Amino acid sequence: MTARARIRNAALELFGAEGVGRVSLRAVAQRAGVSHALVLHHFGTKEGLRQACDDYVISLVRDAPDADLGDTAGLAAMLEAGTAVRRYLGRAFLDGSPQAAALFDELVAATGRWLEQGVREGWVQPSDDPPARAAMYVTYLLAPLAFGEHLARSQGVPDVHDLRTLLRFSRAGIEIFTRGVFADERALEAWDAVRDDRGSQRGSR
Amino acid sequence: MTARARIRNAALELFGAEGVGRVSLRAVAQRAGVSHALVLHHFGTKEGLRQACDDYVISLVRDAPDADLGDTAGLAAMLEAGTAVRRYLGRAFLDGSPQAAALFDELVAATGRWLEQGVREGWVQPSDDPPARAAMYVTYLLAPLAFGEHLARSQGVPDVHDLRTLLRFSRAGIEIFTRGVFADERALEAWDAVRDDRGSQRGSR
DNA sequence: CGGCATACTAACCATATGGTCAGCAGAAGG
DNA sequence: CCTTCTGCTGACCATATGGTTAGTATGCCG
Repeated sequence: MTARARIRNAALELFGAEGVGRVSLRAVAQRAGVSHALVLHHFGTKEGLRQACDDYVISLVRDAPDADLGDTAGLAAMLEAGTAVRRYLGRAFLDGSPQAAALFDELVAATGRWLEQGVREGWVQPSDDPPARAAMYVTYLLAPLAFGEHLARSQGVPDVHDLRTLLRFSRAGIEIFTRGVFADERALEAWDAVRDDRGSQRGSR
Repeated sequence: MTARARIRNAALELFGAEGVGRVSLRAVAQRAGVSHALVLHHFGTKEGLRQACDDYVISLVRDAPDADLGDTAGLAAMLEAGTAVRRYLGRAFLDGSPQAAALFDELVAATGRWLEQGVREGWVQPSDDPPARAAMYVTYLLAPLAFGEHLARSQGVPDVHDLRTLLRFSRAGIEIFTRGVFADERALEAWDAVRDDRGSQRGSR
């Protein structure tokens, strides 16, 4: 592997694990087995390195192979990526990097089309607010990026990356999306009551 | 407001917005209008300040008033909190601070009980894997903490904190939890097929 | 009043950091 | 063989950072 790529990967891991601010160029260099000057030589500046990481990670998702699952293949790729990439992605979304924002918007658009098609073909429930639903749906699918660690730990599973755990949680998610959580409409009705009540505080849950 | 509290709040805002690593004690001190030495005087060390922020923010959620909505009132409090607190919480979960982990586990436990009760009383769908579902449900509810910014922007809403936006998305979420997304069981069946197929890769979506 | 703790600051220190620079090894090509 | 270009390094620099210390103002209790 080229030194440049080694540096990028090292940065990816460290940035994902600790956050960009807490990782020094020297630490990256050491992990990559090069001098810290070489990092600058290749990426110009720390921000440049960060950008390169963003670009790389996001290209992984965007150029995901096999679109046979519809336009949401990128989402699948995202959730299958390695721990480092997942954590990095979570941070990228939280930090609001422009690339991450663009990716999110793309995902929402693609998912919106996909859901729309599903509605037409009858295998997706219609929605009272399709754009908002598409965005929420994407957010839900992305949520494990940010909370994966807690998900695993809360079930007493040591390794976040254990395949069985991943499968188990994805199954639970699909169950929610297929059968819903609530058995009647009372939550929706309660929400509408809140809204009609001059949209005071609590509209959540 | 006491200087100590001012410092804590300043730290909360800056840490939430930029990440702990990227914020210097001097920046915190300046925002609080004190010398940087006072920050150390009160909190001992930067890590101490971070801890104090964690404790404070999490106490906000844990000691949420009105448990009239059941044990999940803390979740509501979380989602209603100010931008700074929300962002800080998102980062706290991503960074895996012990406090955040404990809070997550509490939320999962409380939600699990709440769902269980709902199942008994008939207003919550039964699940094939209640613990996993509870964890996933909590994760979904928490997701806007990490992705709120993108949610808003993807809908062209400038201000993340606009009440109408918040209500709109929460409504979309409730809709998903009430009616589901999929109209038939094919997604679940597809998942089971993947699992039986020796649980190869893709079990998501 | 005197003594004492508490809140606070200015000045200082060692260190680590991002970034620069001059130069070296070695392959490419004439 | 000589040149040149690229990947790469060690040494260096200015700065900012977390942390310490000595000292000041202030309010409280006897």
